[in-house]
Amino acid sequence: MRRVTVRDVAARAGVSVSTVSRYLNGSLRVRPAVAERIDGAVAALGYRPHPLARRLATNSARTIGLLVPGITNPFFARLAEELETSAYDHGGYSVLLCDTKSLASREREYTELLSHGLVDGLVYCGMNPANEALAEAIERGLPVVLVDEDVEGLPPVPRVFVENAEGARRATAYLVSLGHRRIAYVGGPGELMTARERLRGHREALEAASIAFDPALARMGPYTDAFGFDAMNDLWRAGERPTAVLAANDYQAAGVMRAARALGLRVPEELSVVGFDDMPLSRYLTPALTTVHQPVEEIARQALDTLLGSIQGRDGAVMNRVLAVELVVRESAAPPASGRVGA
Amino acid sequence: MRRVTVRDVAARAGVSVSTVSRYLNGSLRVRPAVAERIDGAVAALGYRPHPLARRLATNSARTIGLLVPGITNPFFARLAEELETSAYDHGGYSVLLCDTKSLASREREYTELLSHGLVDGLVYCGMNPANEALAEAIERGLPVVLVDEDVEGLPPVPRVFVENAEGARRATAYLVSLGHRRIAYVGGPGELMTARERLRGHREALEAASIAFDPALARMGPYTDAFGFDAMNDLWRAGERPTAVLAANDYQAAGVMRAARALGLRVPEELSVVGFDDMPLSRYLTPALTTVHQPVEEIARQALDTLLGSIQGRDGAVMNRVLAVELVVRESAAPPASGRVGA
DNA sequence: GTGAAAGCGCTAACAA
DNA sequence: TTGTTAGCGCTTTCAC
Repeated sequence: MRRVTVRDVAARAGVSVSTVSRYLNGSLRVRPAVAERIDGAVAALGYRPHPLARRLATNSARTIGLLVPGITNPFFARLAEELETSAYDHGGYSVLLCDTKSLASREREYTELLSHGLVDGLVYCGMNPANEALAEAIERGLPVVLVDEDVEGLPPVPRVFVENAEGARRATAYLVSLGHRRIAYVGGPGELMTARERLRGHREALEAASIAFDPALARMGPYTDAFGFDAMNDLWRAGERPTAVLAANDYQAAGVMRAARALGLRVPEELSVVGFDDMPLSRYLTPALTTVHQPVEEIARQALDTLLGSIQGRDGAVMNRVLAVELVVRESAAPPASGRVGA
Repeated sequence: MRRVTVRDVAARAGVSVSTVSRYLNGSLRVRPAVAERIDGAVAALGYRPHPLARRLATNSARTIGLLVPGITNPFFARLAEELETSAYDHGGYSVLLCDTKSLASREREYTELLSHGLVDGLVYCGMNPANEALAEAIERGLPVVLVDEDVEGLPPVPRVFVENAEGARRATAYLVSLGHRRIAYVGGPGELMTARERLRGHREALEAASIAFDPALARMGPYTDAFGFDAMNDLWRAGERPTAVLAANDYQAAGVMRAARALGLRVPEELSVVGFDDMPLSRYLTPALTTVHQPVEEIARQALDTLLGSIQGRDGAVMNRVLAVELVVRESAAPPASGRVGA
């Protein structure tokens, strides 16, 4: 069963292929009789334009790439969902999913693959500080927007981040306002900008409260439940007894809570815990996790707008968008058990 | 900056385009001198084949579509991750993500879009019992494999399901073995095969234990936390006091637990709760949820194998694979408070 | 082994 | 308006 092409439609409608093409693309008003004949032929033959052929001819893939460290991370899943919806609504763009498993090698390979016509643009959420292929791709003209995490050594490229430092600042300030002074910090890996920024915010908030930052109360590592668990146990074993801990990620916070429970600590009565990201998970924890909310929809919208802007050659994209975060107070933080702490 | 094409490479290497093409695709051994010249030209020019052009010429998109009701559902996120990995490893296939938001309209539109050459095959996870466009697409020859949920009125097409009934059977039998006899059931919407099958398994297990199925103890609705919450409250308000509830989905189970807590019921001491799916969530609930595990990796692997099989024209795909599930016992179920129940 | 040329199915520049 | 025709960049017969 051969494929039905414009040619067949044209033949049946008794017009030329270009007329069919233009009529179907709406770039032409034909007279009613012709229109009717074309419509008839299309229906009779069951004609459908071949997307690949169209894309090759127009030099537009009508697809954007979404590169993420892991689609099972709810943050990226939400981002994917929102992006996909927006893309679909903005002229029927499709989304090619690239899951790198946080591997630098995959990030490179995918960037390579995408950068030669497969997609019209790329929303890039890296988990590694560098990507040579990305720099090249951007130089060659691939529209790219960086989301969430920074990449070094790139030509100027629009970025959409959130107020990482401010989020940690607020979370810490909140803990301070509750009366905590021994606040432990479980943070992300130092190579990541988000991790560094959140740490910075934490330290600034401590400073503002005239509390000295104590390195012995801080642990840095991967954004995982397991690391949070280990970090908390480690803290305790080392004789560091914070009354509160701020985790730079909800998975880590969940791990901290799990460890606290294992250590016989009641949350929030004996230990306050605050997270970061506001994953769905945080609502299901007991007690429900107080955490810093990321405006995922907004991130997705801004990223897509910016990307579509540069794809369509619209210039003057805002280069750095920094979106506001919000502290969501739930149940995992309370005043320290020992009552107020002396100055 | 014009794009570098095979032509440019051929010219620079002093050979014809067909030689370059064949050499690059490995379908030809050229003599060393020529090979070297071509390699040199490719490197010097920074040539990269245009994927779309190649796809048009070979009539193969090297992409598979993944249609899911929602990528934020961890089950589908996991499926996407596994599928993407397998596809990437199996000859560098990419995956086009289609999130339908459980909308029948989106399912149709996406099917339409994909079925005309955009992808070589489709992994279809529908949430609606019918899809005309899908039937047509299959008829026209699009390789499709149905996963998780069935669709009616389709030509013969391979399916990968799990033992839904058996899972519910085991969960119920487990509850019975603990001593429960008043077991409520919170199930999925009746249009879905998974929902019907799970209910069937539940009923069969009750029957096997000589317990009459009591419709007053059952509630059917969407696979959401909110519905679980409402169903549990409703059950209680109606004066139905089960000692255990089996939910057909972990979200629902989470909602049931939330409602139980709100009603002042301790889980599992006063109410046992068992879920279905084994989402990551279930591990974070307090108490950790006993639930039926779905073998996601296995599902993804089977689906991809089957799909790639039909894409490559390999015939004789197994039409119906039914994968085994497993009851994961955690902490949310225990013997009923009232001790043993008379026969 | 290598080259010329004809597509893949569509769009768009140019002519009529 | 409509038709003719030359691409988009690649693969692949078919001859040499």
